[in-house]
Amino acid sequence: MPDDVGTIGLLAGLAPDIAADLLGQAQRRTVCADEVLFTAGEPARSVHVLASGAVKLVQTTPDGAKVIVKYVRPGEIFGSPALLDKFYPTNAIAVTECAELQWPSELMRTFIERHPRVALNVIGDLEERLREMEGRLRDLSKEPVEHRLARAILKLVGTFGRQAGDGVEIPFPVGRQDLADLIGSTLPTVSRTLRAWETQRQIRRHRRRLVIADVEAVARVLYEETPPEPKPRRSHRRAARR
Amino acid sequence: MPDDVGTIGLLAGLAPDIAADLLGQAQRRTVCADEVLFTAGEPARSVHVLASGAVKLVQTTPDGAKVIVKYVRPGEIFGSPALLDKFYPTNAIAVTECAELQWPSELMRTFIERHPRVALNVIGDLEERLREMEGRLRDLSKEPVEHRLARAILKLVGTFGRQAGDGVEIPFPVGRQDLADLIGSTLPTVSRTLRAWETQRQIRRHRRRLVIADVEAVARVLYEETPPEPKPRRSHRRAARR
DNA sequence: CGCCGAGTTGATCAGGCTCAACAAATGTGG
DNA sequence: CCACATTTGTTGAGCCTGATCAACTCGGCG
Repeated sequence: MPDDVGTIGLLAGLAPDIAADLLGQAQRRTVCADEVLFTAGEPARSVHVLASGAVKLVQTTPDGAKVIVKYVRPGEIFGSPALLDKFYPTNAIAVTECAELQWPSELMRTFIERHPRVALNVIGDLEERLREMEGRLRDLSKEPVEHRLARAILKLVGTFGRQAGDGVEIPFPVGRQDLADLIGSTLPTVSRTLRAWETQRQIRRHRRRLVIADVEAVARVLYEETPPEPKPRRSHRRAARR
Repeated sequence: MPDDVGTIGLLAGLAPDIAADLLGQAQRRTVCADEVLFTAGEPARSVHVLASGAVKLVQTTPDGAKVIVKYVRPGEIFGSPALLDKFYPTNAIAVTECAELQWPSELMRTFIERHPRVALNVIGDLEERLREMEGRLRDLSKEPVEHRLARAILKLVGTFGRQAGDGVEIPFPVGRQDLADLIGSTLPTVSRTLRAWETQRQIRRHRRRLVIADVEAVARVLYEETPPEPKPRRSHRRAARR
């Protein structure tokens, strides 16, 4: 499988030879779907960059509830706690066959010593993730399931979507339970909502994968007040307060 | 007001003279309670460290809903998007009179160039915030309001609590609405819960401030199954699924 | 062909949000 | 120092979203 790294965030702004040097020191590893890259609580010994495929970062609470913290896309950094010799805070699970690059934390630190730009790149990545989390926090407290689901799907489309015949395909299996864990809901609820969209031909399923036939229609869910409903009952959007 | 910075995370691990150098280049600014340090969307021109007091980072959605992303404590870094010449993602509002240090982004970057350790410190800080957000995300999707509230209060106690006569005091005003914005709930709900605890003498209010009389009792909320309820109905905790 | 995990769907129910009116606390000006 | 204005908190009633429980179906796979 070829690496389909668009741009590796970690290498941004480095002189080509420097970037090559850093790349040269990476350990490359390929794993197959569902394999675990690292587990929560384990000491973080290296910084990772996904080269191809997709990885999900999952937190599991002691009582068994799961939260999908993030889907990692090629080029992204993950496992950065290694830089500080901390522990991985989440489990990383491959959702497709994928390839990753690893740098032992010690090595990465000395490299940063010489090329601080790399540190800035890490900071940029973390900053972006923080923004993302802030957004999800907001959604989770103020948005109804339907919107959160639409947003989650749109995000997947934007990040991993591949043009596929009529529609955009998410190129790895995403189950109802996965979506539920992603938006903080439950399988039955997600199933119902998705089913509705399926019958409206906005989405479809093709061999375990999610296909979004009409991306705009899904996006529209976020804006419409309650048009698909014939009965004129009031909107239930959480209200503002000033 | 004296700076009550325990340890400035940004300076961790630096030689004393280097740390002094960096400190020397900071701009110091004091603001009074409720003053705005920066606003969301504004270009981030400097990296901030809180020297004393407390600051809240608040996101406001277009429809007026608010989310308190974080309470910043003395010594913490905030406004780090400046390093990448981004925009501030949140509003920063002083909740007490406070003092902050600022470094123009350009200056901070060149300093990092010379002392990459500073970048690692920033990374550490971001990493910690990311952990915090992950935790809140989990709570928000799986925990009932009562637990989230208890956790939020315990966190405030741990971060800002001051011993005060009988109990621990949060040394700045925290309204019901603030707590609601912090845990993703609403004022009436928070009020009810807090009222219950107040009558059980676990917490109290003293001139706009929150006083936790019995911290352990609040912590116990997180573990008890439903003991205050005489009727033996089953627990309603969100269940696991494997 | 029958098993198994994943998805569907119905019924039920409650946590907590909404609305709304009232009470308390804080602040202001006289 | 008191009366009023304003903000903040309290409390009740009703109702809706979405969780829970549970039974059934479907699609692959051995």
